[in-house]
Amino acid sequence: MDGILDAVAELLVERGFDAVTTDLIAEKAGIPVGSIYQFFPNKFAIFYALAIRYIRQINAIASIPARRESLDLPWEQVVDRTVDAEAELWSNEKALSILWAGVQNAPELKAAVAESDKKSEEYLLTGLNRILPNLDPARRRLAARVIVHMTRYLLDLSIAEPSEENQRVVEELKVVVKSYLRHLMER
Amino acid sequence: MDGILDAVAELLVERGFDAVTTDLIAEKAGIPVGSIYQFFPNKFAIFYALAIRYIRQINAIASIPARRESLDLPWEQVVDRTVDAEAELWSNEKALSILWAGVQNAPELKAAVAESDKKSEEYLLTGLNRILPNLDPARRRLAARVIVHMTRYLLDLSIAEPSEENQRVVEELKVVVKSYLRHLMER
Amino acid sequence: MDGILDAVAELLVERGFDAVTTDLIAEKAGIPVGSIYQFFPNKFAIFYALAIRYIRQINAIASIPARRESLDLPWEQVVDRTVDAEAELWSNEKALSILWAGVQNAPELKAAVAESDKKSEEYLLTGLNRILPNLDPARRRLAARVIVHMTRYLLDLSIAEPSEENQRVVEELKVVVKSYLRHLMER
Amino acid sequence: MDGILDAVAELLVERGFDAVTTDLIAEKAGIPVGSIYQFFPNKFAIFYALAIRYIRQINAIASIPARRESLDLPWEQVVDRTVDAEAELWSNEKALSILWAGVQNAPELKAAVAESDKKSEEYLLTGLNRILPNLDPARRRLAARVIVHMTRYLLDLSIAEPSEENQRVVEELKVVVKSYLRHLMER
DNA sequence: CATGAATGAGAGTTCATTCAT
DNA sequence: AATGAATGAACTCTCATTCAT
Repeated sequence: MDGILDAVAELLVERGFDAVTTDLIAEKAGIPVGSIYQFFPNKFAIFYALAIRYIRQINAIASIPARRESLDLPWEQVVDRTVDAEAELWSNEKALSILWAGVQNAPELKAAVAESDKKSEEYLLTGLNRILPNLDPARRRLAARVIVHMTRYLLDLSIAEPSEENQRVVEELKVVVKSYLRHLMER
Repeated sequence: MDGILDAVAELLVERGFDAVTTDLIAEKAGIPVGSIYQFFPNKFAIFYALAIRYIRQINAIASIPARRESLDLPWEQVVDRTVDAEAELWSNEKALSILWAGVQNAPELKAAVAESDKKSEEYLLTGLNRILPNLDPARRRLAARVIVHMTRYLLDLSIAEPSEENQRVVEELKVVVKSYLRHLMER
Repeated sequence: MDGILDAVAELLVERGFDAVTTDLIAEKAGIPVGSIYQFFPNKFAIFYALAIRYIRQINAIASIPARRESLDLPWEQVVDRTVDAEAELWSNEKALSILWAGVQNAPELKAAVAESDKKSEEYLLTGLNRILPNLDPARRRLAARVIVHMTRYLLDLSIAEPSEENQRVVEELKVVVKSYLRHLMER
Repeated sequence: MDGILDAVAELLVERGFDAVTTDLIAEKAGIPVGSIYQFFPNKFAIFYALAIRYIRQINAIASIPARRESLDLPWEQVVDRTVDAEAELWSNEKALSILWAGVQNAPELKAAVAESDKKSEEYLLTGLNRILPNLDPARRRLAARVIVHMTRYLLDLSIAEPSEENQRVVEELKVVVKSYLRHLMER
């Protein structure tokens, strides 16, 4: 079952979203087509499962600001770690951006992504509560939302090869986030 | 010809990328299928033409910071106007984000979008030259790149209904951009 | 009208039978598509008219053995002249073999070709009457038929470039015809 | 797979080359359209495979003059047997001439037919070596070529019903070939 | 359970012919 | 009479899903 998801991820990168047929998946996974339907009710369910697998990884990264171990670190370092981790994920998993774009019009998956975003926001909020205790709670929530979405724009860049140029963009993103948070602290 | 593009834009929103068939386009546009091929060599060319139409609108917005009339305005106001204009476009044109995602695997279109991004960066750079004259040119270029991409993440939000909540996100984005620019000025 | 037929003949050679569309014919002939239908009721009629034009040329060649002027020549020379003339036609008019093959399944044209063949046989028979006066009339008719069909096999060869090799085949064909006729004389 | 070829051969005769659609093939063969593509990559490949099947039969007939058993027979009888066998093939397989004409514009198939012709010439040459040992080798090769092509003109006749008249033409063809060979022997 | 050949609806595209201008 | 955009039936080919083995 995980072999099927691996096969799909590889095919996504090698051939593109539309070229991923069930026959190709079966061949890459080394199983007969029929067997796919033992694990998944239909083709979309495979993409969905792969998306969920990625969402789990994203959630793990998003949880960094909320972890106990982050309490001992200066907040700037927490920002760096989180952004670096997410940047690494998107640039390692090229299938991620292809999948995200390809299933654009799947309401079921949209909901799952939205839910994951919410969770990421919650995690970040936990961190913000600590460094922005005096900010209006609604504003704090908004800040979390904006930072989470902003960070995710890395998606577009990760499609390109992980170049020195892109690394510099990641560094600059950290500057953006930190200058924004400092701005909020000063109020 | 423009009627065909309008039909595609509507279908994209109503039915999603994969459901846009040539028969459906023809029906929506009120013409026979064959007539589509008088204007476009194949189905992809229609999506491409629609993308170019959107790119033209994006370029028009991106040019705001480089316009002569912006010289007389405080830079904060230029940021506001540019972000507001782009936010309006993405939230009015729901087809835009669906199209952008749907043609992910089309190298030809990828190139067109990348070129448009470059142009947006150039426009913004013209504005940055004025307010960040002492910054290292390479860093200035990087800042332009990051701001352009960051702003474009509005794409994701625009899919959702244009709600009060989303409007608040747009306002906060302006804050992010401005605090980032102020940070660069202080160096 | 003749311009249309010329256009078709050229297209046949340049692009092949299936690629000859009415739009292409119009373009090559320098007239609007609609005008084609002033001269011809449908596309097939164009091919038919071109075929008739070729048939006329074939008939002219086939008439050589029946012409008054051939009476003064030794029969061997008449054979040479006739075969040479037909060989020249097929090798100059490449469209001929393509057209002949392409309209294979058109009963109307089949009949026209069969009628032309009959005429060619009649012409040849006139010549044979002179040199084979003692042969059974039915056999004479058969000989005419075989020689006419045999000569037409040059069609296949003429598709190839008019090479030295092909010229040698033409020469040998004359030998075949003459040795056959001599055989009939000896009986 | 052979059922598909049989279906095509029947359709070729019943409806003509252009009317052979994939839907019709499937219906005649009693299988769904999709199944055709399990055996053949595209429609042309079906025609090609059928052509190859016929070419094999032609090659088998063409090999007669080169077979060991033909050594014991008077050469006239070898001519008779070969011509009769090929005449039988063309008159039994009406699809053959339609196919040969219909794929005129397919270079791949042209090459296959040309190769088969070459092979036929080689076989015949083996026989000619025996009965025309003193003839210039180049001339012998030319004779083989002419006889092979000449015999193939039976194609035209096979389209017509196998009548008594056509049988008489076949008999006369043998006379032509034999008188030509005798002529070459006498030199 | 495991297999992979079978299925056929539906996709994109073409083009001879028409007819309003 | 001249034009060429409009028409839509018909073509080839694909592929998610099923089910007899």
